[in-house]
Amino acid sequence: MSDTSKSDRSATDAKLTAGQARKSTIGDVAALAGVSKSAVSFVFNNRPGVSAQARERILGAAAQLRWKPNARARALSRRSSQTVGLVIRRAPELLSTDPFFPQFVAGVEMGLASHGYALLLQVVADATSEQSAYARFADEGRVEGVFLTDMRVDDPRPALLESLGLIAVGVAPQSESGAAHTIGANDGDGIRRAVHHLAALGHRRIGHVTGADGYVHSALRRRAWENSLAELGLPPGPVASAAFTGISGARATHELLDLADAPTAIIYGNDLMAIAGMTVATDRGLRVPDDLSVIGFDDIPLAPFISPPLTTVRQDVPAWGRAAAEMLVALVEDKELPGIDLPAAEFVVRASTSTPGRA
Amino acid sequence: MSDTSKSDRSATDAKLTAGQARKSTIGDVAALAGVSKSAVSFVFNNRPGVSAQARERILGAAAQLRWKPNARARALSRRSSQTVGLVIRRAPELLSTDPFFPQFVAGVEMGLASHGYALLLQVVADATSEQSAYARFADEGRVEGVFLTDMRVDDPRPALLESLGLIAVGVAPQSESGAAHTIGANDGDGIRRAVHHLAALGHRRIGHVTGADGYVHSALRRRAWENSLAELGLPPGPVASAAFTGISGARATHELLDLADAPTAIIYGNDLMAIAGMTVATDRGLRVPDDLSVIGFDDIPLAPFISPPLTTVRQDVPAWGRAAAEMLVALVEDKELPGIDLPAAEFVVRASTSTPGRA
DNA sequence: GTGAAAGCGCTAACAC
DNA sequence: GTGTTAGCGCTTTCAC
Repeated sequence: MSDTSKSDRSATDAKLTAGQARKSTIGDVAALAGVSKSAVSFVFNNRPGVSAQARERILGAAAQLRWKPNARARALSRRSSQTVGLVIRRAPELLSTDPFFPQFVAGVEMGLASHGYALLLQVVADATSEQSAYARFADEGRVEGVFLTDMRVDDPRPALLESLGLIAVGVAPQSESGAAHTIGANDGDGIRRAVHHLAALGHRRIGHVTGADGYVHSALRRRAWENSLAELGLPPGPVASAAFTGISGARATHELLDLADAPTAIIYGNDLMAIAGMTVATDRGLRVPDDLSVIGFDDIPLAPFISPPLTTVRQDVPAWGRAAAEMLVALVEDKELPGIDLPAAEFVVRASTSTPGRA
Repeated sequence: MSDTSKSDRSATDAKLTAGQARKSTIGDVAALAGVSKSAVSFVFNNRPGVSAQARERILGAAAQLRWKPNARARALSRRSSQTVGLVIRRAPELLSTDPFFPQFVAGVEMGLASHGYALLLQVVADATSEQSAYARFADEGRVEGVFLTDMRVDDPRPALLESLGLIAVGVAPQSESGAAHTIGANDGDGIRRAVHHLAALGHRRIGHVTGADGYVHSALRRRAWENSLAELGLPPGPVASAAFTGISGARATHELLDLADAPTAIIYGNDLMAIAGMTVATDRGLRVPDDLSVIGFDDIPLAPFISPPLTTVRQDVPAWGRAAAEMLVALVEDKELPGIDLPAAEFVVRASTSTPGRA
């Protein structure tokens, strides 16, 4: 079928397309509607300058030929691909663990959909591939802007993107990111409420199991825990560092419970660690919550269905995704930034917390 | 800055780019290297017909100008965007639940990376948006092919994609999908091993909690459970239908345990339901595994860290993603299909199963 | 209001 | 081998 001679290829003859031989183009639509290509273009770009009846005919012709503007040609001509990128660096073992990523992506899509933007995704394993992924996105002109998630302390990416000339929206607690534009509610709020909740129940030794080192949100959650204790006049609690994984959470829990002055409550950097921690405590003969209160972070779908149901902090991650998308599109199109109003973290009290030593 | 007159824009003068005023193009590289554009093009497309020294100079010039072929222009000219699409339809509440999606995407990226393809993602909520997402992908020429996941019984999508002229690779158990090309190991194997494991332990009343209706993998898991019982000469066990969610798993568990002849073991359609089921059993005063053995499906990261650790079936989902990507690229480029060899499901025995009535 | 024509940056024939 | 040239399908001035 590729042997078709070139000569008849150039004819922009609407009748040709009846044969379904090739995809119809703007020229076919114009011919069928009896107008020029620019008229068709104007109609499909919501531009004035086309009479109502011409418009009708054009729309009719396009529908008849099942024609939509070709994204590739459009991208070249407009010098914009109407696409934004998301590069996810994640250790393989954390990939299916993390409730953040799918929710964020779903939110992003909601924000993008109304603007006709598409999302180009790239998953990488290490920092080097991450950098080159951004570089490729930029140099090849595949995307107009990118999201920056999993912000790290002293993250090198804002500078990299700056130098690549890529527009970026960071997802991180307010102005902790180094990125020019950032969205994200403060994780600390939720932790603060968790500490207050425990204190109100009568706990005085409240420990913390941190998330993976180097991430802005790990650091922030830890700081919020520390500050909240201080603000309540409670002694600094014991801390054990972990990495958002089940195994690290279990190990950290042992560490805290081995202490001479073991905490009566532990706040974990995420739900996965909290649940692993509950299992550890139970295995050590402690009852949860009677002997040990446990609080997680994320409110994963499983949290209400374990035993005991997990007290935790919930954030509206899809809303973040949506907001980030709206912001990125606004930046890319050089429009006014939308007012962003993110819902605060919710603190969800379930059965894994109670007054200490209730037995 | 848009007032720059056109005339000087057309000059393909390499010196111009020194000013960083605009991104360099193939013309700039050609000029700097003292060759023609086609020579540059040939080099960057690994084509013969360029002398070694010209090649050197071209590569040098490109590096100096920090130039890479523009993906937009390339896509138009080649009539291929080097992009494939993935449309995910997922009820919001199942979004962060599902271990499949992130792992699959990670695998896809591995398969795509070596071919220089990118992944365009779209998350939709319902069937209508799903259809139009595919239609947009096709009509706008954004992607060369798509993946078909979450295959449903009598799935209308293969026919839709056929009519759209989009190449597709389905992810589903062998030849259950209706799609021309399919990858995916048989979920049934894992279930079969689960049933045999329970039978060997001495269970005779083995129940099943199904996944959401209408999905090929839900149906297949159920059928494998039925067939395995029959092949072992065991009586057909009780079944309760659920929907992969915690709440539905809990309800289904109650349903089965309320039976006069309640099962001594239950195989669940996924881990989330299995864990919710264990909690239900425990709350009803049963001990797991002594009074009730429980088997899940997926081996989520949490599975080893709950109490008791969950016996379950693990599949190598990233490997599926990778294989699907290799296959799709081969189809798109009209090359020979790669030989695909997917690892079989692994059956992971932990502490949630034991001999019945061990007490 | 409408149409002609010149790009967008690259690829790929086809001469030289 | 190397360079010239004609597109790819759309957008966008600029005359009419």
